[in-house]
Amino acid sequence: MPSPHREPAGPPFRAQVSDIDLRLLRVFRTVVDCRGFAAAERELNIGRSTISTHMADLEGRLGIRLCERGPGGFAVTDRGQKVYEAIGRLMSALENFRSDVGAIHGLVVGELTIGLIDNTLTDPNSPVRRVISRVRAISDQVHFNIQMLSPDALERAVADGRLHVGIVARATDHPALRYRPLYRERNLIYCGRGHPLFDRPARDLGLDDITAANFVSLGYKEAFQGLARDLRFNGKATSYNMEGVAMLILTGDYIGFLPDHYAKAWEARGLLRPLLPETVDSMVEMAVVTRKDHRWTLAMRTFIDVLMEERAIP
Amino acid sequence: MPSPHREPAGPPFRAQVSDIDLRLLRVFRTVVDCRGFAAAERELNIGRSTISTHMADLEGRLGIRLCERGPGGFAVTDRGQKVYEAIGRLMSALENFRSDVGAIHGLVVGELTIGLIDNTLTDPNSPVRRVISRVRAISDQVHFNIQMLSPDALERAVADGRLHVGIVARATDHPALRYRPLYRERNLIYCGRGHPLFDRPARDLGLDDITAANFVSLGYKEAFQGLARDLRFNGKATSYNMEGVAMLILTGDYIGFLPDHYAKAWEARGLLRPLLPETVDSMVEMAVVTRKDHRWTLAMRTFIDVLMEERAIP
DNA sequence: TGATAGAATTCAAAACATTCGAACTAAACT
DNA sequence: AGTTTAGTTCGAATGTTTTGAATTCTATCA
Repeated sequence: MPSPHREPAGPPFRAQVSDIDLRLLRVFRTVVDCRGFAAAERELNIGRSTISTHMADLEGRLGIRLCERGPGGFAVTDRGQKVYEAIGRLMSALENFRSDVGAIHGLVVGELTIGLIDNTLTDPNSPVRRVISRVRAISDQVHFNIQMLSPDALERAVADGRLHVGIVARATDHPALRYRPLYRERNLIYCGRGHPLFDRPARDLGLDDITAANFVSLGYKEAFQGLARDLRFNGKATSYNMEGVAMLILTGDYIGFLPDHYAKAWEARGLLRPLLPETVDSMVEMAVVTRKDHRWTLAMRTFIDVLMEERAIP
Repeated sequence: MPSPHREPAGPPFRAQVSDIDLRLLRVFRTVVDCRGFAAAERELNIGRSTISTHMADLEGRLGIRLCERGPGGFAVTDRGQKVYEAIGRLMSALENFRSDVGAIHGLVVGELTIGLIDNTLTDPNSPVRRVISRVRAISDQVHFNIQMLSPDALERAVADGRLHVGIVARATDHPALRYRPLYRERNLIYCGRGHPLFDRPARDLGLDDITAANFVSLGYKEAFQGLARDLRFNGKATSYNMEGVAMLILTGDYIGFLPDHYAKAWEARGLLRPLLPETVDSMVEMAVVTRKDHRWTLAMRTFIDVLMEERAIP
């Protein structure tokens, strides 16, 4: 097990970062990603002793113990975690440089990091897949990096430059970010087979039945519009991911909102049923989010241009 | 004057930017700032031949002629100018990294996950809220994550590392955990309005009345001390959460132990009454629980240090 | 028209660094 | 106690930078 940690000795912080070889940072990043030297050795194609030297070197330069390691296991220290995150930002700046140089050549190249909230990729209304294809057709030198994140993590990542673009359900606006409407996702209230309301004929269903039933809400993404916003649900459960909401609904004990494209598969198998779909459908507005400053790479500009052409709402 | 320029030969743009040494970029920047190699030589403290090699290397890697130079004078090409600007942005990202690292240096950072058993946060004797404030005053970079758990879940979570610290009513000791007394919670026997004993004058109340009445006990947290431990109650109901105990007592059918801080609100409204508070008060010892091994983060160490200073009992 | 000075390049040798593998240490699991 | 796993240390081998001396190139002056 990692032993009690001490910061490396020596002059505490002479970190001339410009002198820090990026290799050291890359080594540390890989070590963290691989959770240890052994796996990183294969990933980086260098000997373990080299990794050891590099880690010691980096820790010495930064004056920070980055990870605890030994026969007992591997653990990143909390400071090491912060350094890891800072390295992520730096690497993304480096990718942007690469992209800048590509743009000087007149080429759309480099990395394009896109963040999505989960279960939006299956939505046929989402233009994202189409746009990716079109950008690839313009240049196959763009390396797409898709990440699934929670809405707040996503906005933070766009704001601090770790993501180029995000697609979110628009809720509260972050001041440094620009939101552009993209498409709407239809959310309906579903109940699962076995729920008292499941077999009730539509004409015998009222809003009262819905507000009276146990309701499970998604922890974030409460950007409902229209009638849904005004109803007072009988909230009895919360889940921070959509799978969790779906699961609770499928038990037959709860009702709750789900995107219709997501529920469709279960609906077809007779496991879910939308309640009052004409009355309480809630359209959630999905938006592209970018930084307000205009330090865009060419790849990013191209992506946004195509996205704006393909968007479903103005 | 600059002669007609040609791009360096070779594969046009294989720029693996991550492999580009930052030194090359810094040399180019200085050369541009100094408008020539001669002045840059003094600025950089390296030989002119080195600068020459580096420039050739960088141009080769980027596939871009960056500047025209020679006996006729020095001039940055317009592409070189763009690269120069891109380098400026990259260097500023590097500065950010440097300052990130500086900020991490000497700071208490990271996440601190604390587990509590329910209805302890309102206890004025509990130093936890005060300690959180004090730790926040030391560093606002600590992200607190508070969870409410049942005692056994809490001990398991601390033992397997999901929680950093737990605050529990001390009962049975888990072998891998260390318990340190923190404060005492006063538990009294309450009965609700409508109960036969509710209106009985204090002088007509005896221990017999209490052991004869229907008693609701809390499923866990049976760490009563003093007289309470020895009394044989007439247990007729059990609840695994405190709300449940309170509810049963409030019906007027049961009596049972409740922490006084918790019962106070109902007591003030005339809905609960403590029975023989001088005789059967039971002090439950609350303790901090941590892992015995010393895999502590700095945030955790700080939290525990402050907690030990603020604790009510030694 | 050539001599000259200034500016950059080339090249082999010296200085420096990185990398590797073998031997070593230390914790955890038989 | 013995084995396995994980990382560290160290000297030797291998690479890469840096250097200064020699060389090239071109604009300007006599």
